[in-house]
Amino acid sequence: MNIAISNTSGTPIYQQLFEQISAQILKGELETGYSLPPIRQAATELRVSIITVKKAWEELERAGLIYTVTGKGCFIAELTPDEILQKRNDMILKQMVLDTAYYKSFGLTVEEVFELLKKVY
Amino acid sequence: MNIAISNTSGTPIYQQLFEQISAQILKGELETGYSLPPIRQAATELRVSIITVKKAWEELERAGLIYTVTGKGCFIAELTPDEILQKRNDMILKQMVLDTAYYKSFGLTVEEVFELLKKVY
DNA sequence: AAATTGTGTATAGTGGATATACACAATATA
DNA sequence: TATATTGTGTATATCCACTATACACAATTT
Repeated sequence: MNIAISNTSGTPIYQQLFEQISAQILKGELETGYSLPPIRQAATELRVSIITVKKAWEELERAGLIYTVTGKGCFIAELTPDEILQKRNDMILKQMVLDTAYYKSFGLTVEEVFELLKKVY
Repeated sequence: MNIAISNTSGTPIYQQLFEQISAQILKGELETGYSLPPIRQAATELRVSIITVKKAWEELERAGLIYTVTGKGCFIAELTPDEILQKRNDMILKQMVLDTAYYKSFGLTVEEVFELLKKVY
């Protein structure tokens, strides 16, 4: 559980949890089959509500990144490297469509976006 | 007033107004010195509250894109082409820092971002 | 003086996010 | 079997951003 919660970012806590754990899973930092902490324990550690943790876990399951077994716990989904790459790109692309809509609305060409991107990446 | 308001996007209305008008100004679609509609008229046309329009106009003024004169109205700021380009890049870069933070958290290299970007742009 | 426009304030409804608490279901373990 | 652990579901409540209506005030124009 290496999570950093920001109370000033405006991003809901449950989404912060979802994004950070997603990234960790898709970067292979959490072993497949390994279990996530119980929601109660996670809630206590992170000092947030159980509902908040539950919401994040639900999103992770909906994304196919974990699976839950009532009475046992939540476990990292067993994914092949190809599946991991696929899911990672899907998540990035989904967000990128929204991001680029903003750039396009200002009339930027893809070349201009590349130029600006180099400065901040 | 060529504005499209979405009630399902999750983006606050005042921000949608701000972004769309910002884009129009920075794309040169609104002549400098030309006046924006009075907030009451805009609110009626767009079927939103005066407060919502006011909020958007305030953000536009804070961004230096318009200036207001009590009793007269709100007018497009008179900017040089260089200033327009500068402000446009500032706005894009500000957003891009947030966008790329997300990409980075998934471990993507700048080359991978370019590859995915080409697909959606 | 009247109309127009921007500013400010008061009041209120709605919904999302968050939190606490409790009951129930499934699993593991002694 | 009994107990503990864990996930699920529900009820209740608080907080805050967003949005809306309404009214009073200030500055400008006509």
